[in-house]
Amino acid sequence: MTSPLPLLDATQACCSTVTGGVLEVDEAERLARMFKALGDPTRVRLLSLIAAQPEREACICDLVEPVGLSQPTVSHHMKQLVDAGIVVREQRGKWAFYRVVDDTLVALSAALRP
Amino acid sequence: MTSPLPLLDATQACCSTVTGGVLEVDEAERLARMFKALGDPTRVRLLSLIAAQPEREACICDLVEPVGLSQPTVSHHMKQLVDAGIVVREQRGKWAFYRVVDDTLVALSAALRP
DNA sequence: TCGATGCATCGACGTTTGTCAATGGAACGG
DNA sequence: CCGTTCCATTGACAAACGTCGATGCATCGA
Repeated sequence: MTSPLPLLDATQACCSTVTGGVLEVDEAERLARMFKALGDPTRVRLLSLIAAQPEREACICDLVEPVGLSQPTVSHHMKQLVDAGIVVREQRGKWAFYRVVDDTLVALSAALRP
Repeated sequence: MTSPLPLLDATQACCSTVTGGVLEVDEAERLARMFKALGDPTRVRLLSLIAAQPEREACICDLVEPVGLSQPTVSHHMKQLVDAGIVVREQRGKWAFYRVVDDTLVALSAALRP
């Protein structure tokens, strides 16, 4: 079995903001898990690399050389991003393609707006 | 000596977005450091508690009981938030008051917008 | 001047994280 | 069917993190 459920789906990713009243513990945990996924420079860089790709998607092989880390490490980071719902993975033949989930970024962006 | 320089100031916190082209390593590190500060449920909760306070500011003594952790731990988390530029600290007599830096949240919010 | 109060720092601890080399497993090409 | 390619998983390890109790340092009130 792989990743658990995404932490965020379009049906509920709309409401609570960080500064808009005291957050419930559950909601704080949900937000923190996504921010934590963005809390590593390599992962931020990976996101920008994917988004900059011609079709806005990338396989691991596109990412290993630009970030300068080993292939297992890149795989590991991508899994973190998938688990946080920031990226989706699609297997196509030998390749695993990753794509940024814009809705998640929009929701996170909204949660930060004062 | 206390906290190093804030990671973000109004003069430069304007440009790069996560999905708007490949980020330089430095820029990725800067963003990641701020996201990491938001990557803990206690800190997210602390932020929302401060923002929900009457004057939108709080001292440690206002925060310890709501989050249910020890005073040193709360102090530790607040230092993380200060170092990330997400919160500012002001000493007034015996008390240390913390206030959310809206500009930082706005900048982070903008960095996430696709 | 002295006790009390609010907070930061220190030292310690168990856990989590980022990284790698080695290995395993699936899909393609000959 | 076999070698190759792409990727995930495993195991290991050092570093960073979250937490606490104990302690130190100001500041205030009596």
